[in-house]
Amino acid sequence: MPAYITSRSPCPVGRASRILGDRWVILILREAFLGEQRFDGWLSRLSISRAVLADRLNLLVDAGILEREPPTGKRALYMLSDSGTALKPVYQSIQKWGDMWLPVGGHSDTGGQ
Amino acid sequence: MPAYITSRSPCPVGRASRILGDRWVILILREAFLGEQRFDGWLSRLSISRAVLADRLNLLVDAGILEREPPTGKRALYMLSDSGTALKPVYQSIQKWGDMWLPVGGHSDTGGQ
DNA sequence: TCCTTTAGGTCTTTAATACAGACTTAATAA
DNA sequence: TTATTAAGTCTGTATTAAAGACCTAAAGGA
Repeated sequence: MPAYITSRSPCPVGRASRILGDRWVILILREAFLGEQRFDGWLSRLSISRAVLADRLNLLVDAGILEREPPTGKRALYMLSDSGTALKPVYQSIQKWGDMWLPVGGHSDTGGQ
Repeated sequence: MPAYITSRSPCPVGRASRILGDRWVILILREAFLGEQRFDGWLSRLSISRAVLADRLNLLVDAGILEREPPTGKRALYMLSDSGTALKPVYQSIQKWGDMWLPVGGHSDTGGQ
C-alpha cells in the first residue's frame, strides 16, 4: 500500500479521512454496494470524468477496498474486498443521516439521469 | 440553506457526499466531537490554513451541522446542532472501520503534533 | 482612556486537482 | 478481419487549495 493512502495519524478517523473524505469515493462506493463492478458502469451512473474515475478506482484498489480482476490489462472487474464490504455500516449510517437531516433540492450527482 | 449545500439527488448518500465528502470536514467534526468550539482551536489541532478552515466552518454552519454564536462578528463559538450531533454514529462507524482496516504509517493530519 | 493581545477572519500568489473532450489501445463480437 | 466496446491516457483550461502576510473587532489591563 503506497504512502499516500496510509497516514501517520494515531486516529483511525484521521487515516480514514484520506480515503473517505472525497465526494467521488463515496458515490463510487454507493454504486459498488448496488452491484456496479465496471469502469463504464460508474461512468454512466455518475457525472464523473474518465480521468477522475480512473484515479479514484486506483485509489480504492491501492487502499484495498476494491480488488481488480485481472490485476492488469483492460476490461477489468472491480469487486469489493472484505475491507470494502466492511464499509457497509459506514454507508448505511450516512444514508440514515442524510435521509433524516438533508432536504432534497439543488444540484444533482447523476448528471440528471 | 444555500443551493450548493443541498442536492437534487434522490439518494440521501448523494446529498450527504456534498458535505461529508471532504477530508477537512471529517477532521473538523472529529475535533468538534472532542469538544472544540473555537476557530483558533481547530487551527492549532489541524494543519489546516485559515482560509480553508473559514470556508469549511461556513459550509458546516450553512448545512446546519454547526451553529455559530453569535451569528455575526468575532469571537464566535461553533457548536454542534442536533443535525451535527446526529452525525456521531457516522463518526463512530468510520472510527471502527479505520481502526480495523487501515494500518498506521505515512502522512500526518495534525502537522506533527 | 488608550494600549495590547487575541480571535477570527480576508487577500495575494503559487501549486495542485478537476474538468471536458479528443485520442489510444486491447479485447470481444460479427 | 473489421467493427465495436471497455478502459483507459493526454491536453488544455478552470477551479480549488495552500501558505503566509495583512486586517479588524473585541476584551483586558494599566
